Amino acid sequence: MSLFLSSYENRLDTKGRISVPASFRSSVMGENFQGVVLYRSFTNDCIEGLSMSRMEKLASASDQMGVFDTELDDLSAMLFADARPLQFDVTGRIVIPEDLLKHAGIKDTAVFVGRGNSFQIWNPSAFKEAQNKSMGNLRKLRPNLKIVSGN
Amino acid sequence: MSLFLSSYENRLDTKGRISVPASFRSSVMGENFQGVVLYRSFTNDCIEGLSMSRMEKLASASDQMGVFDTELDDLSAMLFADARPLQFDVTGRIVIPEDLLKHAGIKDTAVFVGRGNSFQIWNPSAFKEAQNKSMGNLRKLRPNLKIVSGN
DNA sequence: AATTATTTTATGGTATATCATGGTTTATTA
DNA sequence: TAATAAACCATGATATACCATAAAATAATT
Repeated sequence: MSLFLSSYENRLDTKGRISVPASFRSSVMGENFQGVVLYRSFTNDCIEGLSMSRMEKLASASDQMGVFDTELDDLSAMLFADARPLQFDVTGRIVIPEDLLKHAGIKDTAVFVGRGNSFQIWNPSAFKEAQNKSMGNLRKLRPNLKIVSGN
Repeated sequence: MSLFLSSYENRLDTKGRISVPASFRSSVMGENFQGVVLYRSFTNDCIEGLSMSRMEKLASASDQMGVFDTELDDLSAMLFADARPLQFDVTGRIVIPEDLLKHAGIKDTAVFVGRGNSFQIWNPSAFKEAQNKSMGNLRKLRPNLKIVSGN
C-alpha cells in the first residue's frame, strides 16, 4: 500500500458525490475493498480517511489489547461505530454522508490532504486556517527548525 | 470475514422483525450459517452480536485456555448458554428474542453498532448516552488524543 | 519548443437495482 | 383449532450502476 501524499481540491456535485484524487485511489489498488473508510475526526473539524486494510489492522489490534486496555476499548468503539466504508463508483467517486460533511463544515468544495498512512478531508478555508495555525506553532516552538536528513 | 462498521438505526415491526443492516449481512457472506449470534452484554445494557464463525473461534480459544483459567471458563460458559443463533429470513431480517430486547431496553427502534469483529444492538437514546460518556472519558484522559499511527 | 493527438481524470445527469419496511398467506405446534 | 412462527409478496425511498461530456494532463509529432 503506497502513501497518501499531497493535497487536492475537488468539488461536490448536487448529490454529494466527489472524486477521490486519482493518486489516493491508486494507493488502495490491489486491495479487495475498492474504497476508503471515513470517520469524523476526534480532534479537528475535519474528516479522517483510511484504507480498509488499515482498518482491519486496527480491528485485530484492539481485539488483542481491548481486554486489558479500557481506554483503547473506548477509542476503538467510537471509531468502529462511526466509520463509514465508502466504495468508489466506476469513475472513482464516493458520496460523503451528511453528518460527516456537517462535522467538517464542507459545502460544495473539499480538500483531500495526504497524511502518509491516512488522509483528511477539509473545508478549504478551514484547512488554510489550521495550516497557518500549526505553522505558527512550529515557528514559535522551534525558531531554528531543521528537517532531519537521513537516508 | 469483513468488519462490522458504522451504525444503523432500524425499526422493529409489529412482529418484532428487524432488518439486519445490509452491510452487516454482507460481512457474513460466504459463511455456512447465514445469520448472526446474539447474547446479552455482560457489561452494558445492550445486545452483543457475532458471526457464527467468530463464535467458533471463541469456542476453540476457551477450549485451550479454559482448563487453567476458571474465570474465563465461567465467562465462556455463560456466553454459550446465553447465545442465540438467529438466521436471516429472505429479506435479511431476524426476530430478536424477548429477553434480549428487555435487557437492552429496546421497544420499537434499535441501533446496530459496528465494533470491528463484532457488533452491538442498542436502544437509540441509551446508545447516545453511552457514546457521550466514553467520549467524555477519552477527552478527560487524553486531551491531546491522536489516533494510533503505525505500520 | 510548439502543436497536435491520446489518455486520464473530474464532473454532470439518468436509469436501474437494492434496501428497509409493511402486509398476506401458508406451515407448525401446542 | 387457536395461536404462533415461518415463508412469500409488494412498494416507496434511496443509493449505486450506467452513460455522456468537459477539463486536464501526458505523450507523440513536427
